[in-house]
Amino acid sequence: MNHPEPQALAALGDASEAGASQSVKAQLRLREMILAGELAGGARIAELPLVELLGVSRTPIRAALMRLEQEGLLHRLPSGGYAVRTFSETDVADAIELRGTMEGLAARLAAERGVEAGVMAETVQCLDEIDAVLAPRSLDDEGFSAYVALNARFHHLLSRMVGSDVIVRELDRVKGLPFASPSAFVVVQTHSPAARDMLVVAQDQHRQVLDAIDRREGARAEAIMREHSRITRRNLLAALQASQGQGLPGVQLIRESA
Amino acid sequence: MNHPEPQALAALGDASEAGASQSVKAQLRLREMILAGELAGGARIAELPLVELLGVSRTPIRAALMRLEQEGLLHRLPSGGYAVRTFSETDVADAIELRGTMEGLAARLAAERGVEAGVMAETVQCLDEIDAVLAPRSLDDEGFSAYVALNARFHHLLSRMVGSDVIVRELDRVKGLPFASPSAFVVVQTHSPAARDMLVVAQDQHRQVLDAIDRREGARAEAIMREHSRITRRNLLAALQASQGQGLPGVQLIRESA
DNA sequence: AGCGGGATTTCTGTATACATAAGAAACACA
DNA sequence: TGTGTTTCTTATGTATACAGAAATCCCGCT
Repeated sequence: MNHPEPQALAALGDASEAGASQSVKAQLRLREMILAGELAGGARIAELPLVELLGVSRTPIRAALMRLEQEGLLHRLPSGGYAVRTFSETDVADAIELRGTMEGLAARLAAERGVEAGVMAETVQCLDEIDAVLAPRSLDDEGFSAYVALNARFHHLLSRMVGSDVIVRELDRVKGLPFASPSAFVVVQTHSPAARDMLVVAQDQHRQVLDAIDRREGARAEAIMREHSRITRRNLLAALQASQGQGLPGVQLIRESA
Repeated sequence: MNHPEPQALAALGDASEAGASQSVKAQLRLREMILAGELAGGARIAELPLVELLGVSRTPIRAALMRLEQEGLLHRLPSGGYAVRTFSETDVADAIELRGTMEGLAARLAAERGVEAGVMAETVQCLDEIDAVLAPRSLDDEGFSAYVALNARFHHLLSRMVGSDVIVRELDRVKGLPFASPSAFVVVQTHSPAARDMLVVAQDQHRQVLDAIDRREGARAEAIMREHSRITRRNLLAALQASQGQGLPGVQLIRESA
């Protein structure tokens, strides 16, 4: 950077990955702020305030805003500039349905074409680790965190099974849509006895889809992944109706209107 | 712009939409150049040469490159900068399959939820216009162009039937992937007697999917759209095997390796 | 008091300057 | 002659300056 100032990066929470570029830092911090509700849904985002807030110049901020627009968290205003995007419940449900459909496609293609041995081995190990996490009768926060990480890993491996960069790329993109991630709303009902049971059901679907892929049963694999995504949908409805997800990142982006 | 110079925009072909911003102009022109093969597949894209080539400064060029990366035509190099992306035949086939799957989802959701009357009326009119285009026994270039435009309109209307911005947005994105567009490869076999027949088949599928949506037959609507996308796949294979598509925009981005 | 118009302020889009890091080329050495 | 090293060029990332365009605000008018 031009100025030798160590800089007002103290404003950055923990998102300040040391080696990252200013653009990436700004992107991470902005996403964090949006999901945390520090920037109200629908509100216009001006660049200048972000300059002093993030301690970087307009150029990397501009880049970060463009990326966040592509990511779906912002939308361009007709007059220029960006605003925080809001989502109807239908939008969220559709995003989840879309993710399920695409994962169904991935599972079917993997079944039809066969899976490279290395990826398959990784996946089996991933599922074994999930089993280990679910072994105790009840889960603490740490257990849920571990599940979330392993679950994300499984879903990523599933897209990799197809061996197509296009599939991985587009699926990753849809999973980046707010709430459409496979692990979205997993933590909603933590500490409830039903919470672990839901994960057990999900894990069984993981096992079954892998079995279907292994047996080259494409239609079955596809159907399982579609149904699997509906767990996320159920969790979503539970989170919204009970207003339990107050602390959940991004809930305030869901607007009431249909 | 800062400089009052009317500028070296003469270099721009016809892509110079008068009112467009410099960023958009650069984006259009760059996409054109990539698809026309003026920038070799895999080649690194430097910004400075583009400054004098496009007659705009680095800032809008940078914005255009970022957008084209999100669009899927470029990929970031680990060391920074961009390179023209190349696609395997599998990538292209997968992109088409993905598009068909997503359009199948859109058709199913439209059938399940019902379609707003205005959109439905527009769609019917669109199909009527396609019928009119296909009426003559053989089609000239103008007829094919008209079909391509109307076909794109139909597919856009199909995504709008769901009434979900998320679906429209993501589907538009996938259709932006090279070769995945519904009209990709339509023109391959122009002037061949079989060319019109293929469009007739496609138009019949258009009619049938609309009928299925109207009757609330979701599964049927979905199946038709999936099969419909396979026409594009067939055209792709024909274009590649016969090397007929020499003039087609973007073919040189398809690399030989699996 | 409500509304329209003009001035002012602020914002975005664009151009450009600078610094660091990557890449290339030239050179020395084995 | 091939390879390792050093220097130099060039490209990218970032900061900043400037101009046109919104948006806002204030004032005058009805």
